[in-house]
Amino acid sequence: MAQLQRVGSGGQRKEIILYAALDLFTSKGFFSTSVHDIGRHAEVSIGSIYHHFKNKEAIAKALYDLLLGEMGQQMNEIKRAHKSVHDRCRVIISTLFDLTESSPETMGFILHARHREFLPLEQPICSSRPFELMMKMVEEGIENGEIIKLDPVVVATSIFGGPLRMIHLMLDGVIEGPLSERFEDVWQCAWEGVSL
Amino acid sequence: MAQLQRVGSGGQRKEIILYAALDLFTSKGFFSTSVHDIGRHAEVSIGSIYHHFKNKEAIAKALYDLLLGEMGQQMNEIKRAHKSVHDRCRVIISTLFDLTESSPETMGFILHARHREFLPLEQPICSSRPFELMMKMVEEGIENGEIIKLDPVVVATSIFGGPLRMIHLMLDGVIEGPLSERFEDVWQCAWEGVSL
DNA sequence: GTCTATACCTGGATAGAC
DNA sequence: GTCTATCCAGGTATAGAC
Repeated sequence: MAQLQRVGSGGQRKEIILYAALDLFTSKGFFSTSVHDIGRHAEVSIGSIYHHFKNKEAIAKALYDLLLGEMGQQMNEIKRAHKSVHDRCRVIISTLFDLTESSPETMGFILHARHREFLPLEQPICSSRPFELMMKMVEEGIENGEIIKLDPVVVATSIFGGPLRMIHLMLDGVIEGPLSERFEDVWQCAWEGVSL
Repeated sequence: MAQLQRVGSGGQRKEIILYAALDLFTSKGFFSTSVHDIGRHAEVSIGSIYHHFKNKEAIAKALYDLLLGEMGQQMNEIKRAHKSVHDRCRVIISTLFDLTESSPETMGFILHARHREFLPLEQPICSSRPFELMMKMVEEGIENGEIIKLDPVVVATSIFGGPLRMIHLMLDGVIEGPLSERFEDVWQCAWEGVSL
């Protein structure tokens, strides 16, 4: 994040604005963040912001696309690197845990930004590429007999629901200690429920 | 909801306002709902609203307390009616599924109202009575050997995480059909992961 | 591309009659 | 307790100089 602010060309003002917005959106919330706030935090004038983005909503949208795109890429890599559905899901969850700890703002924004409230036109996150990828994996696992033969939606929620809830608790400050400590147990419970 | 609007004494203006707010908050979101909107929707003047509530936030807070209180009561009843942790958790989830279908606004408000954004002073939902009750149950189950011996937080998220995610998908319109159809499978997966 | 200054308006909240 | 009328702050977005 910080390393994006290298001076020089001044070409990446857009990124600076974006990451300032991310900070504020996740700490104060979208509606309690004014464009003036973003300008101050990014040390950029309002005029500049409106030069790069049509309006406040467009900032959120750009952020959303950026973050979800990155996540999608990561999941593709995971898919390439691992063959069994077991390993893929396991690594995905582990990666999500890591992301939550290394960049809670990112995770928070993606997860409970309440997209539908300030991105009304946006499909819910579940129609996004990462979500589709997860579903695809689960379906594969059902076909090849690795996973219990049930409605894929049920299976997917069973595998990822527990870990995601854990992440929520973490972001809300309900849990202390590092997530990674609990990873093995969480994964155990999640997988036990759907494996054959 | 509608039946609360019986005329006569005019004593329950407060409830009328509350449920009008609930409708709007869940459909348009807290920040996109103006107090004027609430007044129109409840067919009540602004002055009247401000007579009953200190400010807009107080409306949300009152709603939150009301709804969570009701839910807490329901869970207490479940606890009285069922003895094994297995049955208690099962019935709780089933009840949550029913509530989601009979009153999605209520469920939506409680679940992803993003309390922290418009109720900044409010503890996250996880510090609420219903959540505490769930944790208590899980702990009991661990003690009496009904449930796998792990960190109670891990167990709780494993049991309720999947079902809750399912409810989210439902509220976001990702799933069609009734939740109740999927209940048995969802429950199966959730319990399988933590039972001994 | 970036800045400052400003127009404009929505919406939260109050005053005061009834 | 309920209403109407009004005030006023804050915030989005634009204009126009540099």
